[in-house]
Amino acid sequence: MATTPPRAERRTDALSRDRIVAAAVELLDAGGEAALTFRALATRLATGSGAIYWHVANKDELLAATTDHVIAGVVDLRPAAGAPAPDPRAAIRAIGLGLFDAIDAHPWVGTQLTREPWQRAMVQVIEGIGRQVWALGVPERAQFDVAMAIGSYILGVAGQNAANARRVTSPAGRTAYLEMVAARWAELDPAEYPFVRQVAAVMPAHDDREQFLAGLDIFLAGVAARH
Amino acid sequence: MATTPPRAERRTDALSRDRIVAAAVELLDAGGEAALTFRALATRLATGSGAIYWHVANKDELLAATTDHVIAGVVDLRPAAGAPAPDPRAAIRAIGLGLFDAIDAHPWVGTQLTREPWQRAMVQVIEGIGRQVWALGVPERAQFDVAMAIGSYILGVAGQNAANARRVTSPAGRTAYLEMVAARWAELDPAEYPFVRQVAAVMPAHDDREQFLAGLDIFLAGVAARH
DNA sequence: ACCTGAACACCGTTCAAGT
DNA sequence: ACCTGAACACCGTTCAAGT
Repeated sequence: MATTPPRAERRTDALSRDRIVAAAVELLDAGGEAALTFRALATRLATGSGAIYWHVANKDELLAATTDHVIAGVVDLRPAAGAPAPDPRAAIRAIGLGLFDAIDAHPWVGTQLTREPWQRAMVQVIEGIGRQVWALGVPERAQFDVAMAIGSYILGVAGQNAANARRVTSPAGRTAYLEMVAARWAELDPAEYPFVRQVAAVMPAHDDREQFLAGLDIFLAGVAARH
Repeated sequence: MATTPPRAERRTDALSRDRIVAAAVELLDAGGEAALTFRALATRLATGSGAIYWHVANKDELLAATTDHVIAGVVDLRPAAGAPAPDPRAAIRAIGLGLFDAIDAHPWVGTQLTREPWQRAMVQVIEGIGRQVWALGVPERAQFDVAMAIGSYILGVAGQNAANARRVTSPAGRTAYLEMVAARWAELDPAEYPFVRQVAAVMPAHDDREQFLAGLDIFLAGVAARH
């Protein structure tokens, strides 16, 4: 006698970890960290809030999963097979810019990246950079330090830029905000803040992306000088 | 014999912003971000939760104030009057190590630093570093970029290290945790994670502080090479 | 002015009960 | 197995009422 097969068919709109993560990313993009609640998520997925816990352990895991989802779409660990990158420095700049732009588009990622240690997203960043550090000819015992340093720099800028991106959305709003900050800097005590006061004049005009790249280039120059 | 006060639980001091911030730092140090609630704070200060709002606008402002309080104790903006630092590189290392140690001791600071853009704490870091960048002889138009880059690196390491420090408290626990992470790395797909797999062997033995300094030195070498 | 603490409008998470 | 949604134990914040 034939055994009755288990009910393999599912509702086309069945809940899944992937659908939950995708919906969570949409909520985070639309309204920031505060907009991601299990109730809002359940409403958007037309289910009960408890159902989400069948696919995801808790909110921390959900946030880690959304972060990994965004980063995985940026750091491509499967480059053109065999052929090594022609220019490791250009490859590192590309990874950095990809992460910068991704975190600018999804500011909540900037904070999430430093919540869980050795998170999957962080490992992907280190892998992507580490290969290029390898290609740069850095001696083996220094490779870990160099890759971590570049990764930390990128995540540091990302976190700071995310704070800015959360605060202002339009380019006009950005200019107005930076001018307000610069005006505040210009009023600081000259004895205590000589450098910041001087920098206040050029700060509103600076381009975050250019500044990020400038710092990355300094770093790469240091790697070239020391190894 | 003196009579005891009628209400023993009543606090003797008046509430103040400073006392609130100090108590908040204690709660954060003892139990992390989750331990800081207005109810817990009110209990510790022997007052009602609403009283805190007379001195502090909301929780975001309170968190910014606690972060500023810790950072202000680390970055000294009033060095020996007149005499410039004999070695700007050593001064930058000292600032970096001071921040590294402070954030290791108060891990919650690591995340808070990237929540508010151009926060007072961030401005203090930029000022402390910027003066030394000045002393290094970096041309004026590059000074802002260089100071921001070093600051971003320091805050990036801080955030990552804070995540680690939150996770493990004892040195033994740290070793066990790193070995667990390294074992997970060693099991990654060799085609997708060749670098991380190779690095897994040396990762558990690395010293976070040394690695931080190594990265900072690469950065300083880059500044020397380019300016 | 400064403080009190109950009340309000939320949370994340659990779990008996359903399919 | 997967889902529902009420219930629980919390939150941050407000505000009429007190000193």
